[in-house]
Amino acid sequence: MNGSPSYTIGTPSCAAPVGSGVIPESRRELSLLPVGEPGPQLRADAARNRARLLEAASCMVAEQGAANLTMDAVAAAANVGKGTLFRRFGDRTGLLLALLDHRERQLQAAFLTGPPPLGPEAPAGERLRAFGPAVIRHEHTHDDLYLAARADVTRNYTLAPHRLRLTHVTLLLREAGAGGDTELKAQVLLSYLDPMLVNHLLTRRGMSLERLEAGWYDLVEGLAPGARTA
Amino acid sequence: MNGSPSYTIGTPSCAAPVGSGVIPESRRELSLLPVGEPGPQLRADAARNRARLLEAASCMVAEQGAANLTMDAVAAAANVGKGTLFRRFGDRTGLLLALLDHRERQLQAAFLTGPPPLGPEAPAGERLRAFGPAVIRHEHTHDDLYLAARADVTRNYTLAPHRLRLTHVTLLLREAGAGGDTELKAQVLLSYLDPMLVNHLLTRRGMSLERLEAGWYDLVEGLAPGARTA
DNA sequence: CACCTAAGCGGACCGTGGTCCAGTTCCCCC
DNA sequence: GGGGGAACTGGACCACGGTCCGCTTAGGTG
Repeated sequence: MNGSPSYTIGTPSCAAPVGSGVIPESRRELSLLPVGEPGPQLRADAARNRARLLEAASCMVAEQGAANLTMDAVAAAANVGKGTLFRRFGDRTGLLLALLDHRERQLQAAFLTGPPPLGPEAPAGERLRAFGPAVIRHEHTHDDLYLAARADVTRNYTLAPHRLRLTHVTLLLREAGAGGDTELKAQVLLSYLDPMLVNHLLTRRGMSLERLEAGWYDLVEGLAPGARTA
Repeated sequence: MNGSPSYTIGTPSCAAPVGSGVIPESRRELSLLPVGEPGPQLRADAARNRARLLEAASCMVAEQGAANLTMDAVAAAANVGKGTLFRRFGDRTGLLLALLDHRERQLQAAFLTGPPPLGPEAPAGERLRAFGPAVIRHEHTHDDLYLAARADVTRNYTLAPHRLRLTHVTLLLREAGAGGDTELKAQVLLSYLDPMLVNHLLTRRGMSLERLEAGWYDLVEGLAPGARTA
């Protein structure tokens, strides 16, 4: 409560929960790769600063919630100039997305290469059914970050993770024998998994996870009848 | 290009396309009424200023797009203090929503009391089918405003228009004989009509209105089989 | 090892959304 | 008609996101 204007988080104690894999800046989101692959590797100092920024940001999110994260504070806590922060991540949303990235990768690994019923060894219908609950629970555990990143609404549908989910679901639908406009059906299914919607239904409306999951199974059955047995 | 800092829109020529019906400020969005009813009427000068602000804002949106609307400019153009503007509408999103309000009312009138197949004289299945295209086209014609207002993601689901649509669709679903979790099904249907999604599919993905409408019919058929004939 | 250049860096600066509070205006009640 | 108090007004003020541009440094080249 003294006169000093900005709060300092001097070398916070929490460990950096973010891999040091090099993720590129702003516009690389358009990549088609699973999430956003390294690209041209950064100069040594740039990489170091990037890691520091991510660590600081991650720590501050854990402490005060994603909504209260300010760019100034992150830059200050990482002992790095604001310009550097913006150069690396483009904007606030970019930073949040970078924080989300490694968690996103875990989910992607689960449904691309993991064990059944999510992974490729299960029949398409089963995988489709399992996909919804997996995403719902994933988003539920990271919801403040998803919500904060979602603030930039215009970016949602062009993001790599979304596009990956879209093709994944579209393929599963076809494989499961769903007819009609499978791409649009996939969009519907993904809309049901929108972090905002999930959060609203769980938190604001007080619905249970089980109810949401049952809703997903209903939806799958409606859009791809008999998929379970395909 | 001279030194004067802020652009002045001195008494713009376009007519005010917004009814002078008194709409309350920020928090009244929680109302359950069709949109957001008058409530306690404003003091004479407040009402006058409100109208001036709406007229100025509406005009500026028409001229330079909703995305470029700044609160300072609106207040200046209406010859009103910034504090007044914020007191009346709460925040930028509130102002945008107020602009959207009367257009929203038109749509609501169409599906609550209008002629078939949207209005109450048609069978539920028909109304449900007709609802989607009506909303899609409505949103498409006002999309920049919807997109700008949508920037505040956290508010979407608690807004009166959304809640009205939700109960409307839920009732139609039940009436049409859809079983299961009708409320959740209604949420799915409404998700499909999200302005962001509609805009993305139409603009970015280049889908046609017809395709989106066909997708809606598919969806209705999947969630309420045989509704058409109910 | 010295140089050169492109990449990286940082913090002053700006515009905008949003807050605050002292002064003013309206309207109800006497 | 006049007095009292609540509601409204307005613009100075603040915080935050984002930009800009001159300086620094990494790291390749002869």
